Amino acid sequence: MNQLRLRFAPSPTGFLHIGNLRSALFGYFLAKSLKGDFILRIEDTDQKREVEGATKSLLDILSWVGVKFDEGPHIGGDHGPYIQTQRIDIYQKYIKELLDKGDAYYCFCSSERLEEMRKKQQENKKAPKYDQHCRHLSKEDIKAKIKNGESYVIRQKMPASCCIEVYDELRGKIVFKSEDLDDHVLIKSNGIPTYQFANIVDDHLMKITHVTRGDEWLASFPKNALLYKTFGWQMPKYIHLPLILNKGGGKLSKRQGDVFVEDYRTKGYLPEAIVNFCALLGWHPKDDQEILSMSEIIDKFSLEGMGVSPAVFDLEKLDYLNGHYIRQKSIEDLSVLCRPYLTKEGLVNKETKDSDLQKIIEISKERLKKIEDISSMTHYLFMNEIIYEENLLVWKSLTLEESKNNLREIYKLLQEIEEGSWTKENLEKIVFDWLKENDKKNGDYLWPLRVSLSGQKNSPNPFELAWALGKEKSLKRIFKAIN
RNA sequence: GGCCUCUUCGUCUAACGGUUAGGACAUCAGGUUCUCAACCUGGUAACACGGGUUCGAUUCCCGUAGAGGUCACCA
Repeated sequence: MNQLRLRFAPSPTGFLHIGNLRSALFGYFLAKSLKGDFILRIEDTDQKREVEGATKSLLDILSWVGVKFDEGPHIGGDHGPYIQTQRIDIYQKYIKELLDKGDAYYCFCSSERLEEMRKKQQENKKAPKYDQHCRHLSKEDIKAKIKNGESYVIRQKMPASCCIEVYDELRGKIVFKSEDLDDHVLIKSNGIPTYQFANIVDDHLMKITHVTRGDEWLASFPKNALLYKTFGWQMPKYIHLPLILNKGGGKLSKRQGDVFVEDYRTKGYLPEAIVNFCALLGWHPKDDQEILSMSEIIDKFSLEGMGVSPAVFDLEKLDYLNGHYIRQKSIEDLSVLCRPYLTKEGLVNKETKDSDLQKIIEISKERLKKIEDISSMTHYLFMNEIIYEENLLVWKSLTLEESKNNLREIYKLLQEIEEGSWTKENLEKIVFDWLKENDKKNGDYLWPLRVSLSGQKNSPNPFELAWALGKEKSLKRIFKAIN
C-alpha cells in the first residue's frame, strides 16, 4: 500500500461538470506524480438531488479521459465501503463521540423558525447565522424532546472567541475568527450526515494525505479544521484549486455554454485535448512545453507549478489543442471516430466502404477542430449532386465562358488518365506539367476545377478532391459544370 | 452586507529585488506552386491604482479599487 493517498469525491447528481473534472484531474496528477494512490468515493448524502445512473456515467467519463483509480466502489479496496450512504453506522459512532465531548449538540429548531430568524438577520443587515437557540438545552430537555418524537439535527459547536489558523498548500496561512463561523449541521434530521461531517470522517478513515478540492470550500475550511482538532486527528494537507470561470468572468454555468464533459465528448473533443487543456488551467510546466500527454503531465507535475487565481475557460485554446490532437491521429482511428457523426447526418451508411471514407477524412483532417465538424466539412463529397452559384466557377479576371472553356480542356486531360493512376500525386503532376507546357496560369484552371468538384468557396485542393471522389464522379461533376 | 481569496498582454500563464517583462492561444502581416486549412517567419499587445521598505521594485509590506467565492437539514 502506498503512503500517499488522494481522493476524488463527487456527488452523483448528474453529469460530470468541467470544474469537477479539473478537480479530479489535478488530484490524479498530484497523486500519480507523488507515486500515491487515487481513490474514488461517492458522496451521496443528499438523496434529494441524487440522479439515477450518475455514478455509472461518472465512472464512464472519468475512464474515458484516462483517470484510473486504485480504490473505489467499482473495484473495492481496504478502506471501504466507498459509498457514503453505506457508511451511516460509522458516522453514528463518531457523532456520538462529538456529542459526548460536548463539541456538538442537538437542535430541535423548525425550518420555519430558522427561516424567520435568517429573514430578520438580513433585515438588520447581519450575516445569516444560527442563533444557537438549542445550544444550552439541558440534558433532561433533550431527552424529553427526543422521547416525544421531535425531529432534530446535530450541530457543530463553534468555540466562543478565538482565531482559527488553517494552512492551504497554495495560499499559506489563513486566519478566521470563530465568531464568524456558523454552528452548522453535521447530521440531518433523517440521520444522514452532511458533507461537512461525512467528508472529514471519511478522509480520516480512508487515510487521505492530500485533499484537493475546489476553492468554493475555502470558507468551510476552518470548520473542517476544528473537527480534526476535536477528534484529535492529524489533518491532511489541503490544496484548494482556483475556480474555473466563464468567458464573462462568473462561475462556470450552464447558461453560458457547455459545462458537462459529456457535452464536449458528444461534440467530438478528444480526451487528450481535454486533459491537456485542463492541466494548463492553473498549472504550468517549468519548461514551457504546452503540448503534453497525460504521462508527461504526471511526470512534470508539482505543486510549485500551480497558480491561485481563477482561470477563464477559453474555448479557442481547447479548439486549437483538439485540432492538434486530431491531426496526430491515424486515418484509421479517425475514420472510426468520424463514422458515427456522418451516419447520424445520413451521409454514410453500413455499405460505405472504409477505403472511401478514409480518403475523404484524409483530405479534411487538418481542417477539423472537433470530430463533429466532419459532416459540415465534407457533406458535398458524399452527395450525388452539388448545387452552387454558377459564378463561383469564375476566377478573378476570367469570364464565365473562359472559365468553362478552361474546364473543358482540363476535362479532356483528366479523361485520359487511367483509373489505376488516379492518385493525388499523379493528378497533381499531370495537371501541373500540362499547365507548364502550355504556359497557363494556375489559378485560371485550378480554381474552376476545384469549384466544379466541390461547389465550395473553400475546400481541399482539386487534386485531393478528385482523388477522393474517384474518376467517374469527378468527371461527372466537371461535365456538369461545363454545361 | 459580513467573512475569505484573487489581481502580469483579449485569454491561459513565466518571472521568485536588478530581464529589451518570456511562452502558448487568439489577432495582424508576410511566406507557403488556386481557395480555405495546416505549416513556417515576423509584428501588435500586460505588471489594477496609491503609498511605503530598498541603491533599486512586477516581485516585500500597508491601503484603495475591482473580480470571485461563501454565508442551506446541497455538495
